[in-house]
Amino acid sequence: MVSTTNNTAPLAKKWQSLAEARCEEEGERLTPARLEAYAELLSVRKPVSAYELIARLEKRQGKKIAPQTVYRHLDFLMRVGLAHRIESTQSYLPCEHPDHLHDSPYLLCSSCGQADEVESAPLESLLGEIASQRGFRPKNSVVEIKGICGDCEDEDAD
Amino acid sequence: MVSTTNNTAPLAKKWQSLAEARCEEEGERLTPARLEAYAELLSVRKPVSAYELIARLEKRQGKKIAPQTVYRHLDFLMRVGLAHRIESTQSYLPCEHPDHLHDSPYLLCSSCGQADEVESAPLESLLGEIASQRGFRPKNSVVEIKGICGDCEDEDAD
DNA sequence: ATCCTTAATGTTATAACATATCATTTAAGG
DNA sequence: CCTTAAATGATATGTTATAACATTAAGGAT
Repeated sequence: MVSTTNNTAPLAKKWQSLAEARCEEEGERLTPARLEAYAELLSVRKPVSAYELIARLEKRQGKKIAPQTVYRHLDFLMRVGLAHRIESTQSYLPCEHPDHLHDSPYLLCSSCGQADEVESAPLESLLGEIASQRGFRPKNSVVEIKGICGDCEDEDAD
Repeated sequence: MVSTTNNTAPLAKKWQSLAEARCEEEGERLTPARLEAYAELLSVRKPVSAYELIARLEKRQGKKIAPQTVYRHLDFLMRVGLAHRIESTQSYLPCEHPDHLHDSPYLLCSSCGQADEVESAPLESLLGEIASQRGFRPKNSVVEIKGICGDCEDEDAD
């Protein structure tokens, strides 16, 4: 018989190694609970709210999880660069390029909910420039472009 | 005797005219309650949470105000372009350039809390470019650069 | 002026998001 | 093994935001 509780979302070796590497780099510990939260986050295709993540973990693990627990795990994941938060929707998702700490711009589709993480050196430098022109020392930035993704645009064009 | 309740924050003619112009433009009505919310928002020097705004209005007007009320007024102000929301702190502030509808980048000082609204054509076009390169049709965007403003930097440099 | 319709407001309740605090357990290093 | 710091458990509460429905006010048509 296959147990349906106390399961962890399947986590490709690739991501597990990346997680270990990030923790090594940042001097943080990758505990089982943290790994489970990460695996669950990876198993979702869109940004999820903290409470959605709680519900998913509870369902998979068959036990109650306090909000604190998940918020702590999310804080950890963001701290080591394995997850990001979408500010305009208060939701969370795995980082798509977790090789180093960074903020990144997102394209957020209001039709399908997809979040597309973008890398743009010109944008990074322009943001830095805007700040320094105004005597402002930037620490980090939030860039969220909301609109309609190509796939949804195509679907509507019938 | 000067009444201390049922007062409205003093609102310069300039802003009142601007508010009227924006409502005209957008086909919306500028009611007394909406104007009071706007005046109160203008009287604060930093972004305020909805509940802070409620507290201020209650104090000034000497009566209870339901959250709905203020949220509706804030929605109205943002709809006509008289206010913006800071996503990363869930707070609200008057638009500094309310001549037309627009989103704008902010420089947010984590030391003093000041929010500096920035206009940058290069940024607008770069954001549009990033989106269209990826087949994404942008509708609006959030840009929030967090860091330390010049004034706070100077103070620390002693 | 009166009626009609829609927008705005009032009111109550509740949902959704997030953190404080303190007790307990776990794991890494001496 | 023992100490100590990090992580987790558990409970409570704070903060932000919306749902739903009743009532009032404003603007247009006749």
